[in-house]
Amino acid sequence: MSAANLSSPPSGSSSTKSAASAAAEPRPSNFIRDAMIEDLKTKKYGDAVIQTRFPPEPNGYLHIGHAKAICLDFGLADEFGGKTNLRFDDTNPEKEEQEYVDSIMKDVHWLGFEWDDLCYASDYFGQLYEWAVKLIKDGKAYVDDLSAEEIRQHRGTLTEPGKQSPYRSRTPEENLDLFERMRKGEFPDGTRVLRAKIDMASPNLNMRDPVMYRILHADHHRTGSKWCIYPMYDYAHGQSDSIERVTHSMCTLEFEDHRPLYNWFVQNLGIFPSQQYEFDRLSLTYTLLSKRRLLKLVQENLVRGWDDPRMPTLSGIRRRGYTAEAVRNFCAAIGVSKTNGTLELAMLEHFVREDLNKRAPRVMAVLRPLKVVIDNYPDGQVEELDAVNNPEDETAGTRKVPFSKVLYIEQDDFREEPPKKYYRLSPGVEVRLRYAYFITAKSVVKNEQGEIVEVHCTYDPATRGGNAPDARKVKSTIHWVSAEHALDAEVRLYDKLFAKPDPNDVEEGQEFTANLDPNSLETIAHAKLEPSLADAPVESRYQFERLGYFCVDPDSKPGKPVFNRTVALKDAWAKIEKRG
RNA sequence: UGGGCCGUCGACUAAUGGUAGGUCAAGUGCCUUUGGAGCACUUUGUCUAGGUUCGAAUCCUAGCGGCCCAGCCA
Repeated sequence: MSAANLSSPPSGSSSTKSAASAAAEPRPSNFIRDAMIEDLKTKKYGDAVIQTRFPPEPNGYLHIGHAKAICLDFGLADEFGGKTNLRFDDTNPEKEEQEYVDSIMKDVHWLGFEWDDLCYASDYFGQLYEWAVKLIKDGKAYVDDLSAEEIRQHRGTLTEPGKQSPYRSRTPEENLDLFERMRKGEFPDGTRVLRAKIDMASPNLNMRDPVMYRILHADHHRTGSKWCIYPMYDYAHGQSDSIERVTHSMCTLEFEDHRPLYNWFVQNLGIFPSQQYEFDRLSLTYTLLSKRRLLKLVQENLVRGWDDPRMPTLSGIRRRGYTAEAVRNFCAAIGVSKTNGTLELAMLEHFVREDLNKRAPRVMAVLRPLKVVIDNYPDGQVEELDAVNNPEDETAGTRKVPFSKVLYIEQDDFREEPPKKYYRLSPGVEVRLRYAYFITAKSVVKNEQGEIVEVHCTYDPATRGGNAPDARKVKSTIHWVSAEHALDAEVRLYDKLFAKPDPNDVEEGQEFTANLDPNSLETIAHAKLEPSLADAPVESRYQFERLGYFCVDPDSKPGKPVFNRTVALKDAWAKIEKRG
């Protein structure tokens, strides 16, 4: 492969490894791709292919921020014919669980990626231990008896250098003995650590003799009780990369300060020189992407679980109805850089609409029913009218929709006193019922509270199907459902989980939970759906015409489907109305 | 205030010393049996000040602003 070819990647990938690669489009340049092109050109790693890895810690569910990392790790490697491992960074047994491992694998697959090797940092515990022994023998690591608190005090501050531990000058023999006994479980948690001997005066705090191993008498989800000492991230991550011969190790910006340490271990161990590259973490308005905070929402039952459709987790947005392709397109479009910024949620929603617009069958559903009686329509008559399934996709075909004398329309679609620019049904106004007839509102029936409970209309039999033989026009088309044939359904309308663009923007003393939007979920118990939806399978997606995209929730029961609103359609009228 | 990183339309991101472009958002119009979709058009940007250069978003200097780092978390 020549450098010239590399500089303009093909628009489609020849690899069939990932579903995601099939839809690949020309991507804008970014600094990591540039580095790969350069490294291939200069044969930095000889003839080795690009090797990346996606390294989640199994201590929570993956979210949309991880999707960006996944698309980068897998996408970039795939683009250059390279490989990507899924590696669980499981060095902290106290926080990690098999449930998270399972969910992560499921989510990566759902996104459309297939890893080459499935790896665990815990698979390397033995090798890591041997390397620690080597560093001790080389006089580059020592066992420290200081307490956590004392270590902290010795570390110094941002502006003052640290002080050396009194245990820093132990001999390799003594360190070897102590480290061995740490491993054997002779010491309680927290009594000793193994530290790298680097520089207590470094302006980079990560280089001030960082802890490599701590004692933790805890069962590990994979290694059980085999170990009671566990490596720290900094001592495990780079070496794991090295073992897997990762060429380009991508991580987020906050690890920039760790790179010198990453390189220190590589150099002093003399192992495969993986190179770390840091990119900007994804931030989205009205969204929290912190595992700690998402965990809190779950644990305190502020949401229904990790897969609550309001959660930014991949399981949440999947349940909400987002498609993997939409998420991938989004990730490709937002690019990657070293700038810390916040993307507008609207950007994500755009890609969801764009994808669903192409694939979601159209269907009619009335969320807030208002009864309409067609006075001049024959009692008891039912017509089966033709409706097209997807105007964006001719192959989607047509279906029959029953029409009768009594219908439901949306309450929003009738106004007794229409405001300016309101084109929908109102007294004396003629509109089109989609795929049916032109109707004209004649009168209303109100209850004791003065609310409109029924609208009486007449229809023009000559407009069957929705066209007038005299070519007269109507200003609007509204959707409807035949009352007698309607399917009763629960519909869950989701909105942003948080009321503020920055959920962390709180008053003194308040927590981010104060910004939770109490209206983020509105449940409609009895929406009226066209009968074709009776057997819609879980996770199937539809466009409810003029309303938005909806998908079938797993809570659905036979005869009583539950639909989630994925995202509303863009609403020009709402905009006009809001402006006044 | 020590160190690291970063400043381009409202948001995100290109331009790799040579025309500041794309996407989202916003607005206008066209079209429409979804006030959807689509199409067309429009508005708005190189943090500041110096310097180098025929030419600077890009290189240099100095400011200013933002983010990250003092876990035996990752």
